Amino acid sequence: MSSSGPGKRTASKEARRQQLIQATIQSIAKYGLSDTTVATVAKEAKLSQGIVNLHFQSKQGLLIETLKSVADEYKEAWEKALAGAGPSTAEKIEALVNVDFCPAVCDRTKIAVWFSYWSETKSRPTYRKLCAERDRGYDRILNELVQALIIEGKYQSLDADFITDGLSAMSAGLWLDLLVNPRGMTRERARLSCRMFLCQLFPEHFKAQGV
Amino acid sequence: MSSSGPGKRTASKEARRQQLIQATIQSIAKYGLSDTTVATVAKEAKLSQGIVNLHFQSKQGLLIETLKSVADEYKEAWEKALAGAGPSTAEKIEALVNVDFCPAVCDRTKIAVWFSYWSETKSRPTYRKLCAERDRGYDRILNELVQALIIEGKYQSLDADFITDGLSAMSAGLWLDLLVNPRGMTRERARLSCRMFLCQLFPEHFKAQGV
DNA sequence: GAAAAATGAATGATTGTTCATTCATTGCAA
DNA sequence: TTGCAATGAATGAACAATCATTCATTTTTC
Repeated sequence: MSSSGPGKRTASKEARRQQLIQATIQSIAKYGLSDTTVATVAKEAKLSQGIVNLHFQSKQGLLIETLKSVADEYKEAWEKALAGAGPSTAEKIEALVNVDFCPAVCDRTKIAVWFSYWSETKSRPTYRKLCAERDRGYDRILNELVQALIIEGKYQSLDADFITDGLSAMSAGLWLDLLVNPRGMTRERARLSCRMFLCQLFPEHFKAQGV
Repeated sequence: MSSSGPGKRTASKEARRQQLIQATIQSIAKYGLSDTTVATVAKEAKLSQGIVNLHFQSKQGLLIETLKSVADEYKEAWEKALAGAGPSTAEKIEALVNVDFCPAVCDRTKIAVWFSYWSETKSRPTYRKLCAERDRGYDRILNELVQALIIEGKYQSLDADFITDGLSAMSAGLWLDLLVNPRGMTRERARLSCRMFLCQLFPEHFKAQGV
């Protein structure tokens, strides 16, 4: 057996990096980004202090890789969902929206990470760039699908841009609700709020209480 | 002339506190919450280091008072807007939604502050409490108004809770867009996204492109 | 045994807090 | 009004604590 497995003393380089990134996510969720130190990360990973600088050059490097990791995971999730969705435009839109509320993506720990980085985009252009990349592809595809559905369904009075902005904003806002007020909001309630929006917009293509 | 004015060496206690809170808001917007130190706040306020501990017992005390200040300002804004709104239920709803996109409230500096604190609610119960109080009143009133409009307008198929959740989530999400992607989103576009939502929900009460 | 990985104590820089001192203002006395 | 304490706001250097980073040493793998 080669060098791998988290139990082993010496894991592969990539496995250690992943372990540290996961520990960083946990630390940010537990203590907040302000109070996340290399010590809290190392403790979370049950490793020594120096290891952060060994695998990433600096703490900042680790933080950036952590954001990349969460963003990549999100991108993979919606690309996969889109590929697995039914052939109709409406089904694709629904699949895309549902990803935001599936357990793998819509996890309070990860949401805490998203908002931590979003809150610092104004002062850290690197974060802004990485976060913007996340939305670029998603928003473009969602916009195209909405536009297509407007034409297909002859919903002439609708504006695709406003709908796209409103829909992805609603997703983000519901995430915030799940983060700040977890007792008052659930993934399923959040998903249904978005669905209701779609029902109102496209009554011919989205029926209440559908899957 | 008594003791006041920010230029004076000795300002009133309350004026100094307010000056430091404003400096904190600026610092959070400029450097992020992680990189906001008592030094950056003092520099922003053009005062000495020690003054933070003089007027607030600690840095943490200043941060809490800053959140309170922004939250109070927000509350006053929507209470005032509601009081000044027309008598109809629809007008009140619109007034409430418009507050979120008026220049005084929907300012990128203040939005950065909101998201900084939101991102740490999971680790700091005090922030969570203060942020929850912000929403308590607003959401309750919005929910009551939506419920009333559903009855008034005989929109029997609509669910007031989902609509309230979705609408305030959309506002928060559009704020995020304004923060992360200021070139791609404007206050006016954001406001119109929310309005379009209302037009779809309550076509008899909200017409496209209304004030 | 050599190379690589991991450790954890040491280091230096940063940051929050304290405190002796400075300075502007106010009230009082002449 | 003028001069003089008394008050307390503000300062900024000093201090103590925290934190990111380094590195000599140990441990593991091949």
